Amino acid sequence: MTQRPPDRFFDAPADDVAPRLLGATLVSRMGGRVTRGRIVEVEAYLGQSDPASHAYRGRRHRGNESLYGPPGTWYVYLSYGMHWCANLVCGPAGSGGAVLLRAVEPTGGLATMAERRAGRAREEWCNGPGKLCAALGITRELDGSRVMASAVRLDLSTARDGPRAQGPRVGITKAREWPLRFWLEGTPWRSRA
DNA sequence: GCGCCGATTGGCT
DNA sequence: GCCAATCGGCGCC
Repeated sequence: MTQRPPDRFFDAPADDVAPRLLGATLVSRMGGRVTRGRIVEVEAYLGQSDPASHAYRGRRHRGNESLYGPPGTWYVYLSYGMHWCANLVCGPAGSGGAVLLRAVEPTGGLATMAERRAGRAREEWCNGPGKLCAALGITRELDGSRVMASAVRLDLSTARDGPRAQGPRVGITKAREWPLRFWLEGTPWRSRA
């Protein structure tokens, strides 16, 4: 059974929501198959005021319409023309803030994930934003839907107050040094970068 | 209209 | 460690 986040959970700014998502479980029904992953690494993007955010250049950048949807909306975009990346829109509404999912620990539907990530070691299934979307079957079809009414839901009952760490974001050129990347301390499942 | 670059990944030097 | 793959937005001609 999936435990809903409190109604206003995503109304807070992305840098406040991001650490609270650590440990929560994603339950995906994409492609008609159930897969699960526990969130171990995320990054906050602050919206219009953040030079690295897709909201920084305004509303029509990179097909980012859903970034301006209500908090709790999925924003899924195509990176480098081949990999999907999944974000959850945060508050305040209309700010363009969001949390990027960077790595999850595979916890369910392992046979399906193994198929989708054929030939790769289990540690490589979900340890990157594009990789976890591939393993969970996430594509643009999810973009714009509300998280708790969508094919990929969130179970906060596994979130914990365990040791968390925080550091610079990766893979970007602007505002790279802002300490908006969060992960579960000691997890072997986080991304390489 | 054209060329460049990105919140990435995987294969090869 | 380096680099190609691949595509849409943006800047500039």
